[in-house]
Amino acid sequence: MIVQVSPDGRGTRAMTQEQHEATTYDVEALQEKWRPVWERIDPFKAGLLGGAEKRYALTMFPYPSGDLHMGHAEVMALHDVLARYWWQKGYDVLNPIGWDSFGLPAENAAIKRNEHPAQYTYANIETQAESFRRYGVSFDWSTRLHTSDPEYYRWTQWLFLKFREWGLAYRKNSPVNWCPNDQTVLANEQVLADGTCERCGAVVTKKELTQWYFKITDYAQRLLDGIDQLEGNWPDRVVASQRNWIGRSEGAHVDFVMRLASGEERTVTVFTTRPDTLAGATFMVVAADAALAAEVVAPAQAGVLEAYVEETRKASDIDRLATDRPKTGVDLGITATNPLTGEQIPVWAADYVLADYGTGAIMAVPAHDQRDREFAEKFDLPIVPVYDDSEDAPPYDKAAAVAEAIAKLEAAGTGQGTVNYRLRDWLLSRQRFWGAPIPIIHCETCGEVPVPESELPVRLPDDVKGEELKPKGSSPLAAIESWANVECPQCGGPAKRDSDTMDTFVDSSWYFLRYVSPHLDTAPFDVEALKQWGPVDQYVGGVEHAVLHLLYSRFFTYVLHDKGYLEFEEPFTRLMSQGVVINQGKKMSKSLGNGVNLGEQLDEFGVDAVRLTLVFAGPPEDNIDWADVSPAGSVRFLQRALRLATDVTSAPGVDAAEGDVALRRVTHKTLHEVEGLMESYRFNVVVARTMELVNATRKTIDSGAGAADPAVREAVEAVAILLSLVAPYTAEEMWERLGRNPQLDTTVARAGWPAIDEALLVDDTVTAVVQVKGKVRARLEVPPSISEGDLEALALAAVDLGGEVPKKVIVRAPKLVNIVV
RNA sequence: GCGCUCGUAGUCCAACGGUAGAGACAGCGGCUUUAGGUGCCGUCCAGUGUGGGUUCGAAUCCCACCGAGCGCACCA
Repeated sequence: MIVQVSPDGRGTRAMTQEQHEATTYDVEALQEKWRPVWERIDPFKAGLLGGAEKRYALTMFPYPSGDLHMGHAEVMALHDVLARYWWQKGYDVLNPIGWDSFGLPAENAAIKRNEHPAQYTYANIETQAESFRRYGVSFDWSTRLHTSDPEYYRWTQWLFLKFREWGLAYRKNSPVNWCPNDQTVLANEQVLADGTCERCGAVVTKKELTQWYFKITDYAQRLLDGIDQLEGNWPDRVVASQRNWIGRSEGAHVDFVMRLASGEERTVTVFTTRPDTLAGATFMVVAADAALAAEVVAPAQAGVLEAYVEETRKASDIDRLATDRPKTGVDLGITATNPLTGEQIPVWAADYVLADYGTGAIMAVPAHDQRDREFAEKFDLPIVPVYDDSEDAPPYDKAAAVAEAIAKLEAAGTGQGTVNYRLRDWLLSRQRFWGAPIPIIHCETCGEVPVPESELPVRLPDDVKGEELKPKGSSPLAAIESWANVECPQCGGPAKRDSDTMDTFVDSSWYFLRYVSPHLDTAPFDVEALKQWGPVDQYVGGVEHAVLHLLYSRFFTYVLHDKGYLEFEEPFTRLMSQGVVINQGKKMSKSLGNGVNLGEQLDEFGVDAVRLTLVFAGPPEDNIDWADVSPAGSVRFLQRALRLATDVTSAPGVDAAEGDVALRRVTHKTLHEVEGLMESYRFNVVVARTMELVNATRKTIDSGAGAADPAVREAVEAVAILLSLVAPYTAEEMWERLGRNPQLDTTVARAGWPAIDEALLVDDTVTAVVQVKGKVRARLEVPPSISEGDLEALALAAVDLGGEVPKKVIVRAPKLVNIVV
């Protein structure tokens, strides 16, 4: 059933009932009608409005796993509201799209189906691209990139080599997180708080391996300081997460001299945030699994330590999660000197001290630290208070005491003030196939040799499939001899390629820079173009990347800034983290059987209604419970809006100034208010205001000035433009029915934001509220320009104070008077 | 334990420190309709989690508590 426009263009009022019913719109037909038109006129190319102020709108690029789902639909709907608004406001908008197309699922699928990961990947990309086009997102398709294209990962490799050149990428042997299921190492950021793999949920273990790292710790302070300028522009919880993750803590390094069983002395530095309590340090604790413990242990205790380490290693993954676990540890059989008191204190090893935080050793102050106290009580170690911290004691000025203690340590040469971070370097090697190969060649003679720039990219072999991709504890690439064996670029001797690939977060740490010049083949990005387009003005994406992707991208941007490639330090000026779509109070999942299929929703209600529902459901950052919203209600609203366009009988270009003033006021006020709402992301309220305008227009047509009134045309055109942000198909159809797009060669999406007439934003009269002691007693209709004195006089005359004398009168002309008696 | 966010009609949500209700869902009643799961009109429902404080005036600002969600966590 196709929407009918009455042949004489006079609208539905003249129609019979049957004809009226026929105006029920067929969403499928609308979509099929307009999509080809948009594809033909390509209205969203960046640079179309060269010279206008730029806006860079970015949405986190998708991973190509199957088709789009409700989550994608939500982000894209929210993101597109803003991008389309910017177009309407006359900005030159860059709204790019690409795919984060390296990653494990494609590799696992390839093993299962006996094919190459590229097959699965690129097939899914095509499916998703088609869905995005149907969904009507205002992307500039000419920007399209895929991180798994050699043209892209060539530059990922190039950047890796640059980072190495700059001393920001290095290789070290260290215990790393190992996912036994995915058969690869993981970054700290990819291990969840419960010790499981962020991807697959398997319990992560530790493994000693030589791996590549990015030296993100060099940027810990910069990344922390930069957060200040994001505050207010990024969601609080993301800001808080990043601060937590970087985990700055101030304190001091204090040197303790250990006396080993051999009589040898060894200086061990500890980190403490409480150097003021040094006098109460009655023992030391070394992380049991740190090399230091084994090095200093007295021979008599070595066996006990070894057994303890073995035991804790077994239990660690499950038990470390329990914070109320009883303290365990072993005496190392040696002592150290407390540098302040000169006392000999025992040295223990325990698993409550972490090998990779601080220096892996602590001074224990049981009187003022809960954990140390538990340990001391269990093993009967002395507890010596440094100050009285009981309730009725005089307050203890901790900050001053700490500062004083640091000064003393520095004077004595036994320590100094320092800052410690929780952040660790970023482990980027992965023992998997479907990623950017690390462009390093290992030569027996020359060692690590970078692949010469002219030989980039180091391509993945494209003739392997299925079983050959199976992880074997080392990268599948290592087993492909024709690929792995090469000549050393330096000495020409036999050498092997580094067979690991890069964490896919490396790919996504710079893609937003590539978008300004996606086809450039002489550099990763066009420095000049980025001066024009960068940084991203608005980034929209899931809060699951609060730390990972957003921290890594910030790191890359800081580095590239420092090296002169970028003018800006922070990549994403504003960030919006949308909520998730849930159903019946729970996360959608197969096991719960509460999944909502996006395709089915689109088939049933249409693209516009689904988009409208998602935008209208609530504030963007709130979760949307699909059981609480009504796509059917959205369909009804869109029908009402569309019918308005059919009803309009005046000709395009008619002078609105001749029209009904009451409706004109609603129109102009709505447009004005929407501008403010857009600025603060209140997209749900934008929809509500549009609904009000539709309702007001309906009333004017049916029981007011009538369909021929020029103000009605003005209002309906405004509705079409407002709806073009959320419901592009319906808006476009309205525009055509309004006679504004007769050749089907333009789009309402680029019609431009209507000029707002300031004079129409003020009413003839406003309602002034008269309060007595804050309670409403009367309402007055007054001109908006009324003076405070006049309003006060009117107010005093309007209420009966029962003989009481006004003590004070607060006047806020023209809206309010409060009389205090 | 530390930190962040949020508690408003049956539900989802609005309300520059100034009339608690904009919009919607569900319900109810009418009109339209052969009928209705369409359309139109009307209507019920909260005093803002609790207790203090600031203010002429608090849903809004401050403090405490209760509840929910999230981040970090034997991090020294």
